[in-house]
Amino acid sequence: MESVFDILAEPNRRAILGLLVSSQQSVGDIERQLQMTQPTVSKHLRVLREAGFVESTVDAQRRLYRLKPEPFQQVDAWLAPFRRFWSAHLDALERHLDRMDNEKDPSTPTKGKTRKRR
Amino acid sequence: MESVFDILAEPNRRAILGLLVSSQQSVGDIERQLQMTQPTVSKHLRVLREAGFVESTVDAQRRLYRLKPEPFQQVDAWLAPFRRFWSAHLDALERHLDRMDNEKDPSTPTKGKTRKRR
DNA sequence: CACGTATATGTCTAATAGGGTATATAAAAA
DNA sequence: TTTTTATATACCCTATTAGACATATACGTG
Repeated sequence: MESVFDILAEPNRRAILGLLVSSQQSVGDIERQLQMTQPTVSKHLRVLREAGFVESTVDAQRRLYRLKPEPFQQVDAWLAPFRRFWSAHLDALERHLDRMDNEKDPSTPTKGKTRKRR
Repeated sequence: MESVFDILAEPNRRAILGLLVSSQQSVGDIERQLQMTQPTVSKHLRVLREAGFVESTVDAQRRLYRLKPEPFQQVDAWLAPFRRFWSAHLDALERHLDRMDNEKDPSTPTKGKTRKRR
């Protein structure tokens, strides 16, 4: 259970994170919404907490869990080099689509950038 | 081994992907650079191929492996909602830093946006 | 054809993780 | 103080997975 990816590999954990993105939740809240047993929720929360994905505060008997940003940023950082790679692919796709457009209407010059970029 | 995250959970597989981001590589190339046994490399490549992370072409006895973009885009898409969340946190951090600046020089009005956005 | 090279696959094993049930802890409510 | 509510943890069991080693397959070369 080293990397952030190990943590995210577990579907229930991803589900929990998905819940927490809207607002903080107690263990019981999560338990009900995801239909998991309470010990299972607690265990996953423990893993998430130790990996820095979530933190908790005490509210009487409840613990309120909320997201922490760092590990997500790690994933994003890991993705960066590949993002460069795949946007190259998207550009190729665009050029391909442009070419198809031009084949339908050959009068249009192939000056590029006819499609809008994101 | 359902989701893209299961695939990425394995460190050797991430290493392989890291190699392939620069250019395509044969199994032997990967084996040498990562110091893994050949069967191990082949098995991980199989997993990666079946998950759509890589594809291969035949070059005599060699197989050349290269990246495919789709699964990376999936990860990026999964990250999107959380990205909104963590950029909110970055904004909060910025506000905090601005406030610290202002405490050093209280004459500066707290009109915000004194730091440049990315 | 025999041999070397490159890759894939099969088998076995050890390690690990996740779920279930029971139980411990702690705080609120009666 | 007893009981109830909320959460954490311990223990056991099972399934999955990665790696090592052996072997199969396929192509090229002498």
